Amino acid sequence: MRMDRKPHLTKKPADVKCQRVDDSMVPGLEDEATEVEHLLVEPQSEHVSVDGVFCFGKESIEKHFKTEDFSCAFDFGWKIGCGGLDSIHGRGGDDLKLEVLDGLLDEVDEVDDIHAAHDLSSACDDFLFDIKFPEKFSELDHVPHDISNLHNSSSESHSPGFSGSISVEGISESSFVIVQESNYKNSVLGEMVNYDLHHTFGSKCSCPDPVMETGRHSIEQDQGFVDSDDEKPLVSFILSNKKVKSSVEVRKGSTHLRQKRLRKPTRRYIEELSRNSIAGKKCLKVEPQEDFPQVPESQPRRGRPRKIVPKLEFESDCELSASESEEEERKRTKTSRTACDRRKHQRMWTLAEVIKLVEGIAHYGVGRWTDIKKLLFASSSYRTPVDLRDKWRNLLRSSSAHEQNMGELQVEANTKHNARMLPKTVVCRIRELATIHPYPKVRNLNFHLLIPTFHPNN
DNA sequence: GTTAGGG
DNA sequence: CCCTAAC
Repeated sequence: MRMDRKPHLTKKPADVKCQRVDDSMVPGLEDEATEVEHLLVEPQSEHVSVDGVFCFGKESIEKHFKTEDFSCAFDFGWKIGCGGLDSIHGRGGDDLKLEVLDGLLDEVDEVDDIHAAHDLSSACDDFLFDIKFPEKFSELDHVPHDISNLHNSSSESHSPGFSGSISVEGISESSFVIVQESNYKNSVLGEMVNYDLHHTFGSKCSCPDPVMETGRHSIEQDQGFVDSDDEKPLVSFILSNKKVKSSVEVRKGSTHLRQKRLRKPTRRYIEELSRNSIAGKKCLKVEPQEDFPQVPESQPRRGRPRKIVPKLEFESDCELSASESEEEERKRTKTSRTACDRRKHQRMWTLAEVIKLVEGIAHYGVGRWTDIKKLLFASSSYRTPVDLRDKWRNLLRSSSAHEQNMGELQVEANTKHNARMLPKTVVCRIRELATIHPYPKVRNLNFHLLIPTFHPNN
């Protein structure tokens, strides 16, 4: 394998970029993978070309680090380097390789489109931007807690060194092999890099998350969350980018969770939608990025009721355009959201995001949401610290439910309640972190502290 | 400005 | 996801 690929290496690294665009995608990918493999095999001689290919600036101090990070990225992203390494060490990587290549060929079409559609330089920039936080991550990378709960389905088949990056953090439910801490960290880094590669390349590589890929036999088929986790966010991403009005239709069918918010596109909604399509051009300033702005405001909210709801006159006032009326209502309710409405549309949490969140909590503990956001979710502007906290809250809830249900052997009911299951390992880690960093209940404590002041003795 | 808690 | 109160 290695020798076969050697001749390809004569191609200059600087050509890789061009090949990705000019050539058909399959050879381009092969060459790319070859480069990666080469990097893996002879890292000391390839540092320069890594920088050249990916436009890394000279400001990088730890090139060695970068090379490793890249190996992570490519191992996860395209997996071919993985096969190469495995074959080098002569330990059953062939099966994996074949699977990977099959998957790769399946992905070629989509990847090709993406590459063609993207300006490569900008993609590079994005890549650079995204690649930074894993470095930072590794700088403060001491994971204070026991991470040995993470299991590796195939750790024995990998060599040390790069193997950490290759051995995707285990999802296998069958074999529980303890992963060394360093390996795990590498895997997380690589995974995050890969996650951002998804973003950089349009998040449509259709290559599933690395975790899922390794655990494909166990997770994808058994629990079937891949579709709901990875595809739906993509759909919403694409739709929101295109500002397709009809996104409602797509979103409606996406998950059960969303149905709560999006159900009942009532007649009034349809009316307002049509009105908005006319008036929206006048009032572009208001909510330029709203896909379907009217629903949440004009319909009874799911959450806490607004303080003032004088809706009758509003409803009868058909002269107002939708956006105008919305603004009117805002004035009335005096909630006065900022000019650019902060309300976002739901964006499904991908498994990679969840893992990033979990890792962030492992580093910072619970409560430092802004730190976690700045460090790990810097590139995803749609995740606010509050979102992270909410997600963690939900994760705690679902993981505890998972625990209980497992005790009662009610897996079926479990999947029913938690429509979007998490891999067992992630759930384990969440529970582990939950014990280490208990979710704060400060106010209750204060409340209890206040009670004793009411001593009957005094 | 950030976080906790409730919806 | 959104809102509000508390810090």
